[in-house]
Amino acid sequence: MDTFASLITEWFSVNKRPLPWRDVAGWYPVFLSEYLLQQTQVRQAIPYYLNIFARFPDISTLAAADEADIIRLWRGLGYYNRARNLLKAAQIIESGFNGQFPPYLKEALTLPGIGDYTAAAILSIAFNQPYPVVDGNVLRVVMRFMTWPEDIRQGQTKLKVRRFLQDIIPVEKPGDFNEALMELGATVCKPKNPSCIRCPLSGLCLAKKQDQTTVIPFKSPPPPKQKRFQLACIYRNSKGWLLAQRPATGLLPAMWEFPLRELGSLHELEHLAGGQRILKHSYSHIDLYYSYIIIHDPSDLPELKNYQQTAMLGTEELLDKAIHKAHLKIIEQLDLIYCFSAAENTKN
DNA sequence: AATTCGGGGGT
DNA sequence: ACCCCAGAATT
Repeated sequence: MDTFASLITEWFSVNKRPLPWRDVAGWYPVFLSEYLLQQTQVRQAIPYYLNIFARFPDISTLAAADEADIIRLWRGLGYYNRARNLLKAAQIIESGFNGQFPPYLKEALTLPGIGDYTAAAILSIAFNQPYPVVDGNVLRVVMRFMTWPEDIRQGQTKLKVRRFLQDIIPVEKPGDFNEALMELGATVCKPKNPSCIRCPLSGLCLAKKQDQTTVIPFKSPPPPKQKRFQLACIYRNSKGWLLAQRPATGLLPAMWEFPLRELGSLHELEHLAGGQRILKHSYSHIDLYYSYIIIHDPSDLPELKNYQQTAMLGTEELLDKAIHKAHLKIIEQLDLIYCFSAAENTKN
């Protein structure tokens, strides 16, 4: 009979995208991919997955990795604590769980970087256990299907969706059910302009029937973004470029950058930048406006005390460091650009 | 419950 | 510009 579960799993069996971590043996590909996929679209995660999997093809090699190597492979993807937690979890699995992922929800949730979603994803996909996943895609599909008006920013709403799915997730193929729901949300039941014509649920979907797909799911507006203004100070001598490593906690933990001077306003930034172009970089909660100047005396830099360490780096060493995106944009504008584009392999 | 964690892509 | 993304950890 045509139930919610049978409709989407049958749809999935036909429309399943081939992905590098799909239909391969063992839990390790699922484990690795789920860290990469947190708040990250499939298309963006794929090249990172291929690079990391090629370098660390199993849990043992990953557990033995240097953190700096993981971070470098992660460079440009964002949310860098995912990479540190991935390594920590791999070490715990290797040493505390005999190299096997713990096939129980309670134990899985103790691993760093694994929360409700990731635990359910790994246990259902790789271990065939009936835990429903509730990510942004699933939330959207179910809220529309039921025409539920609740705010999806509220934690209660996620709980309500999980309870709904817990009762209908098939015990035979819980992983396919979960993947089907997410894939439907990503490719058909999109946030804007959903392709209801291609949707296996369109006959039963209440938001479709009531023409509510533009207003459901409802999401309350986020808090306004903070604006910040920064000037990067670039110093170069015969030994190389002056770079600094950020603190291990907070924004962009332990990432490298040109020493930064924090400013108070866009006006001040435009004044000090001296005609140099103003760049913009947006984070989840910050809009950053910044530029850079060339300095000739590094003793003018009291802000160096804000960093873990500093180093004079030749061009090759510079490109080997985990430099975050805002300053990669600066490097593109310097005469490093030729060497940089040759070494940068993560974009396309 | 709210805030803090990136960066790319769609509209 | 604004929104979203196979969310987790911290406060």
